[in-house]
Amino acid sequence: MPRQTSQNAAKTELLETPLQNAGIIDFEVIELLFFAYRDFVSDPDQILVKSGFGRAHHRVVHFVNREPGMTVADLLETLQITKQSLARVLKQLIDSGYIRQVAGPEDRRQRKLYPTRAGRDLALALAEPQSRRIERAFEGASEATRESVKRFLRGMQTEK
Amino acid sequence: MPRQTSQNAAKTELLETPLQNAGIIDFEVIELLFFAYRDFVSDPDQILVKSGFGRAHHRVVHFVNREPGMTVADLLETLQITKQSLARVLKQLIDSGYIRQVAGPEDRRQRKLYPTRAGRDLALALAEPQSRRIERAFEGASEATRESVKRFLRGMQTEK
DNA sequence: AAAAATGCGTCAATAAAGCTGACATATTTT
DNA sequence: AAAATATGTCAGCTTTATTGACGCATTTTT
Repeated sequence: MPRQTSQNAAKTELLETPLQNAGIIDFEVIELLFFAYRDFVSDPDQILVKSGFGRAHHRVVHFVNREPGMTVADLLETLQITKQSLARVLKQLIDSGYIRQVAGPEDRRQRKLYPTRAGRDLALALAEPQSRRIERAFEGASEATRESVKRFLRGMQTEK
Repeated sequence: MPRQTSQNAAKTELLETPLQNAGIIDFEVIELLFFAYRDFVSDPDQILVKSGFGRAHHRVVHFVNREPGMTVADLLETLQITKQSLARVLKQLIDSGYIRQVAGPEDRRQRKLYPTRAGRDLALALAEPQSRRIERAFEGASEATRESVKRFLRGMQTEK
């Protein structure tokens, strides 16, 4: 039984029973996602501290490598952050020689973003431990199972 | 062909080809995890701003509800953050009446954490949109498929 | 009993990464 | 010519994390 203070209001009652899956609420998968993602991003973090960069830099380097020539606006849309947030990170990556900007060939207001060779190497180095982790998690899984997992992850996204 | 400056060093060469899955590197799943998690945490964020809380509060409320009676040390271990980081967030939740502390019955140095009724209600309200999202992502999936996804997510965790 | 270790709280300083709002510049569209 | 767009930047603020140091109560070890 919960211990109670003298003014035993219902709102301050102590609850001792663990909150478990009930009705639509799926606490198990909620936690699995939390732990999976927590450990997933911890891999590149260790590489990044050596370069003096953080997670924000990682995301920028990743997407610019995945889609060279993307504009600043594209990147903002993908990352769902503000222009001012991106600015600092992007500037550091450009100054360090990992990313370069080229004025858009049609619309010269645009700044198209490209990785340098160093930028590509960094993206690959960061992806490696994450891919190893994914491969380990898929160990022994059939192609159908892999597709199911991908379908689930796609379904988790907000469709726009 | 990439445009080049006059001092054409290999390191600053512009790369125009998209970086795709190669060898062990699985960029597709890396991105799926990024987008899935980004949207997954965006749901509770909207509820939290109303209470003046953030993601850190969410995590604490969640785990204390899942395992009432856990100690501060347990929580630090679960969240993998420092004591000082937790302190502020925990204090706010206690002051707001969502969580209460009880001295450990055996070891009185310990502070065992319990949710109040209000704390439980908050945890449920935050879990609801996330569960809806999970349910939607699983739509039409067999029990076996659901288990496969959970196995994958478990495999993503660092084993300790 | 004294000393050491443990669990927790707190003070202070710092950093990363985001935010809002305002404004400037170059360029394109109307 | 005027308006809209793409980008950059200044200034200030917030949240969430960090490290290091220290204090207090309690338990364990010597």
